[in-house]
Amino acid sequence: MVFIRIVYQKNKKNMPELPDVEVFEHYFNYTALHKKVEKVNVDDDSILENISPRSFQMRLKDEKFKSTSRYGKYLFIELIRDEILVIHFGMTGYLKYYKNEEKSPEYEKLIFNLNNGFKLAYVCTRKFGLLSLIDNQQDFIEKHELGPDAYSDDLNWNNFKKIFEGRRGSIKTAIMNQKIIAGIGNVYSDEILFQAKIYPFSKIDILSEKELKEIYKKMNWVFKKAIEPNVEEDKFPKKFLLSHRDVGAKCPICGGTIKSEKYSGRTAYYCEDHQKKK
DNA sequence: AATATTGTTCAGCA
DNA sequence: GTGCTGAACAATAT
Repeated sequence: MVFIRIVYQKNKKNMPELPDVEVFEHYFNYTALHKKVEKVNVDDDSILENISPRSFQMRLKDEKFKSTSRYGKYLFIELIRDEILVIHFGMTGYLKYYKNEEKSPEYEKLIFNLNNGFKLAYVCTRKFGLLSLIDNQQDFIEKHELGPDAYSDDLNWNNFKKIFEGRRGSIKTAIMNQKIIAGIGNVYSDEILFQAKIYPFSKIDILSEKELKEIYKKMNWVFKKAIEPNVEEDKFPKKFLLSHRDVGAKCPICGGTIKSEKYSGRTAYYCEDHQKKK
């Protein structure tokens, strides 16, 4: 058996959005999946949602990780005794699997001690992430009113188009809204619109069907190209905006200049030359 | 030392 | 009710 190791490279500009969570899922599957939990250390209880550290530890003890799935920016891990572990990575969260004798990572908040001499740590410098135990994944998605997952076979072009019918806001705000479509954050919304050559604050109702379709196509392309190299930035396509997300940087598509604009506390980066205001 | 950073949630407004 | 905007929140790096 070949042991495939997926190393998640934590890089500054890469916040945990859909592609990152997808890679966390792969990482989890190659490391902790099917292992038994001997003990859980909760080193910071503020990342637990709706459950006490004590109860979390008791319910996880002697559990086994059965299967995983991702929806939007959430990772779901099914346990053998019917409960589901939910993980959200906030803006700085990630997973680290390492041998017992190795040093725990800095800002580690919670550790699963496994029965094979390894540990799986949930690391989160800023405490925006969360872990919880739930009974039903569908109920969780409905409770959080999440829109369709952005990178799923169910979201075909027709469904995508319907999501935006009758909406008035700007396109960037809409695709970042988890209730409209789940999985896209600030960085990847910029990336998708950059590739689709659309000005981020274009109002949805002025976009043509052709432009919307371009957004749909580029969205899938961007996710594919980010996930394939395990979101390692230096293996991204050369024309990705992600490594050039700085004011005054040179646009990797047209050679134009990268600008930024603040909107509702978020900073959008775009190329003023090939993402023209309409 | 002040500022920028993020996803989610929620109050307030049209 | 509905959809949208903007602010608050936490904690850190720079």
